[in-house]
Amino acid sequence: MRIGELSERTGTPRRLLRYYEEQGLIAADRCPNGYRDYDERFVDRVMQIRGLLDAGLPTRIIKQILPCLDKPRVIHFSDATPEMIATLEHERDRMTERITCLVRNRDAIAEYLETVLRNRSGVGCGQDPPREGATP
Amino acid sequence: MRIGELSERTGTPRRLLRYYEEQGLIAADRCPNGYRDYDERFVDRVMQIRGLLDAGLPTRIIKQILPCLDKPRVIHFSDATPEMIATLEHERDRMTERITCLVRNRDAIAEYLETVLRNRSGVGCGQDPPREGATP
DNA sequence: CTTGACCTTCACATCAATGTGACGGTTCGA
DNA sequence: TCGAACCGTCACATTGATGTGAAGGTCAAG
Repeated sequence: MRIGELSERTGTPRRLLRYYEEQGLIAADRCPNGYRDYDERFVDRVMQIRGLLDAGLPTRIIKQILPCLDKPRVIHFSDATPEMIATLEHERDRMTERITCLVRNRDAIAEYLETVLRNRSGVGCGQDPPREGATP
Repeated sequence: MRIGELSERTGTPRRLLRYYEEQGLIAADRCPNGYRDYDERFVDRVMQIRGLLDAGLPTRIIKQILPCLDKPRVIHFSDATPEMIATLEHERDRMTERITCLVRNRDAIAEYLETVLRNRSGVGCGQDPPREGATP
């Protein structure tokens, strides 16, 4: 498929698909006329990239870890340099931190929402913290 | 405490503490001489802000949701406008998406690392996927 | 053959989060 | 009273992910 279709199917501006290529995240091959030519796998690939970007990883890092995440788990031991291992471990730990932080804050938001929504209709708009067992 | 101490205790450049204030995320009061004066609670506050930023939330959103996350759960119903509720629900869902994406990718990295590290010493540097039960 | 919808590259603009430095005031100990 | 180590504001630079538009090639349909 060409860039327009990939753009539609992934909800990603063409500009960014070219940018990801420029950053070495994806490598499309070219039709004789110079147009980029993507195959099906790029749909998932791009979604994954977007997810990682949205999760806060920079393209520099994504480029490094993407090959390790490929589906047919082929271990390229040539990639497994000590630096690479260190990078991966570091990134894994950072992601774990991020996850716990996100979970904690999301749960706080969810809890807040529940409280607010529960008291929404029925109880007047007071300032009080929620009182269990009131208004029987 | 003054900005320098807060900076040290949170590992955050002074510049950024001032930036967060400018963005309305924290509000320090001032000593007679104009210096910012922070109390203990700002340490946690700043850490939380950094965590949220690192998790990919923009200051604009953090500013909105921070008041809902305060420890003594005081519900300010005046803040609970329909738009606010919608924002919070939206953000909660985005965070959930981010979390699942992060978890998936972190687990992939972890799995890769395990595989590589398990085969690291003992088996020669082949290209093969890991074979269970080999080298008895 | 022309038109419109694609595609290309190039380049400059923007936005948020940060870095950096200039310039000046405050506090405190030697 | 001087200098070091703080603090303040202001303002410009940078970086990464994007937006946007210009100038031009390709191709299928009318």
